[in-house]
Amino acid sequence: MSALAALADPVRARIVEMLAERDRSAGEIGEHFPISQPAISRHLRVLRNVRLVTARGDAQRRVYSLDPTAFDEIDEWVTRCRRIWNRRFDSLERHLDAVAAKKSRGGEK
Amino acid sequence: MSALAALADPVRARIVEMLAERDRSAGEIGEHFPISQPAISRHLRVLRNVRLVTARGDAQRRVYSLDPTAFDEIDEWVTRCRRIWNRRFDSLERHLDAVAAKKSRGGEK
DNA sequence: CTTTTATATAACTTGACTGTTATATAACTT
DNA sequence: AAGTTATATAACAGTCAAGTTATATAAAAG
Repeated sequence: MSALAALADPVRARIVEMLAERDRSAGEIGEHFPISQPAISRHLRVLRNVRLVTARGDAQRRVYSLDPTAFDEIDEWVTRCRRIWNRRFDSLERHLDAVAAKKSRGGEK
Repeated sequence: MSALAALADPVRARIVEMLAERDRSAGEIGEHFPISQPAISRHLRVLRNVRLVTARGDAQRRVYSLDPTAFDEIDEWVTRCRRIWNRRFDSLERHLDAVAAKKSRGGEK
C-alpha cells in the first residue's frame, strides 16, 4: 500500500495529524476514536509499513512519531504533475508569441 | 470520495499524470491500460466526481482535461501537517534557548 | 436509415480493507 | 509468581471498490 492510499483512510489521516502535534502512545491515539483497540493497532501497523510513522518502545507502551519523510513522496508527485501542467502553458505562450511574431513580419491578416 | 482517495488508485494516479501532459479522449487514455473500456470509464467518472478532471464533448469523443484545483486540497493538508510538525521544533528550540539563558543568568551547573 | 465508432451504464463477481471478538505477548506491579 | 496494563495478532464477518461482460446511448459515416 502506498503512502497516499494509507492516508486515504480518514482514521489514519487523523492519526497523522495528531502525531504532527506531538508523539503519542497507541492507547492515547485510540482514545480519540470510537473503534476498538485492535482496529487502531492495525491502522498503526499500516502507517508503519508505509513509513509515515515510527514506533519506539517505552515499557509496555509503544510511542508513535510522525515520519514526515513520506510527505515528501506525495509532495513530489503533486509538484511534478503541477510542473508538467504548467509547462503546457509555457509552450502555448511560446506558440502564441511565435504566431504574433509571424504576423508582425508578414503584414496584417 | 476525497481527491486523496481518488489518487490512491494507481490507475487514476497515472491518468492524472497523462492529463497533466495534455488533454486526451477517454479512448486514448484507455489504450495505456490493460483493463476494459468500462473500467476506464468508471475511473474517469470518479476523477470527475472529485473534480480532478473535467470533460468536454468533441463529437462522439469525450476529451478530458486535468483540473489542478483539486491538487490544492491535498497540498494544503500536507502543508498544514508539516507546519504543525515544524512548530514542535520551534518550541523545542525556544525551550532550549530558555534553558540556556537561565544557565547564563544563574551561573554554571 | 442502418452501421460503425466512442463512451457510458447495469448487473454481477471477486478481492481487499475495516471492523469485530477472542487470544497472545510482554512488561510493570504487588 | 500471580495479576494488571498496554499492545499486537488471529480468525472471522460485512462493506466497498475495481474488475468483468453485456447493453444502452449518441454522434458520424455510409
